[in-house]
Amino acid sequence: MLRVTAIDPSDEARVRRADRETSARAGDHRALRLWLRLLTCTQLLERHMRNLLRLRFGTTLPRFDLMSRLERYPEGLKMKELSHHLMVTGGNVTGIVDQLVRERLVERLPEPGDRRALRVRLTRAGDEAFGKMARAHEEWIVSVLSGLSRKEHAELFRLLAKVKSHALEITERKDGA
Amino acid sequence: MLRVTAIDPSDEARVRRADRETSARAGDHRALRLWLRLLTCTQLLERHMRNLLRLRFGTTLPRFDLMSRLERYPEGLKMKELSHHLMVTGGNVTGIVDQLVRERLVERLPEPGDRRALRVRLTRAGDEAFGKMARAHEEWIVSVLSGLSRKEHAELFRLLAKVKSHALEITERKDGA
DNA sequence: CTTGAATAGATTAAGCCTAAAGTATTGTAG
DNA sequence: CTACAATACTTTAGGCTTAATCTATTCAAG
Repeated sequence: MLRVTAIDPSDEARVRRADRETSARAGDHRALRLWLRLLTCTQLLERHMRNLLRLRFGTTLPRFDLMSRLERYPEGLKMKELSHHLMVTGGNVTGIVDQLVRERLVERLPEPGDRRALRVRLTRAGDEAFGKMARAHEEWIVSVLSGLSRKEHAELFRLLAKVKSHALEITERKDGA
Repeated sequence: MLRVTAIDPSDEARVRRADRETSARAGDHRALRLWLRLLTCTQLLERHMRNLLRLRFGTTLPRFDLMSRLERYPEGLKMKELSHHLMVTGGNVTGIVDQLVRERLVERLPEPGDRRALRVRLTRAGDEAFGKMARAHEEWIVSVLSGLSRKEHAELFRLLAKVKSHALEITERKDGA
């Protein structure tokens, strides 16, 4: 494990369980500590998923997310819709779709009636590949969240919904101004 | 296996408030929905912080995080310790420190007794700049999380602690294997 | 002391992501 | 019809992040 050549004795304990939030000082505001814990949790889980997707399927989380979204729309989605769903910029979607097209997992189709737009959808190969990944992915998620009881799951879900809706209000307010 | 129910009328509403999780199908496992909500919340808050840091201070979240960590250690931290604290790779820390050094906000000092190591710490200018940003940052966080009561804050904090510790167990188990 | 493993950092290649600017198309107002 | 704004997408430049690889130094065993 980690060795610290101990400059200051308290460093040893701090570093042992090192992440962004454990060592927040007592004086820090509780909202700040909550935010740091939220960030740490998400990063931990996200990294776990990224590693598993890379090791087991040789893919990445963004590609998986994009395919996951397309899987729900057999008729495909326009680039614009995709970027909205995934909450990323259009340029980003362009790049990821480019790769998936190269790998023959998705295809770009012309949008009838609007020559500006393109419709993206899974190919048959893409759909099959995604099916395998999705089953494994769900198992991983269930496993990594299995430390909570069903009741705690529900409570956490509820609280995050509140965080989300309040955050949406605030960010939209500022964006609009 | 295209098991997606064809376009149903609720699709329209789904797209209107688009993000990764709102439109999760009823059949999806609750763990999956919880994970997607967690991800959405964090992304929402993180994006908000990134935007504010960029607009108000012309800086980025990673730079802020790094300075935030250094601010707690006036004697500085070794690169290795920094990367552990921030939960990122060493190469990443190298790059961010390079920039902050160029901007005269942090400095690299030789580590007495180990010529491999470097100690990084805030310059006086860095410390002052960070102080201004930190005060604003805390206000933003308090504001964006103000939708929850104090009791809900505590409960969310507790639940996330459980998620975190369970995730640490699992990821460390797999990493060690 | 010498050798070889381990450690601290830096570098590289590749992917993700954004904001801003560019291209082509559509819609609309006169 | 023309001009202009809006829309859909792509491109570009730059920053973040990783895994893998490299260099220099330290440590540990003989």
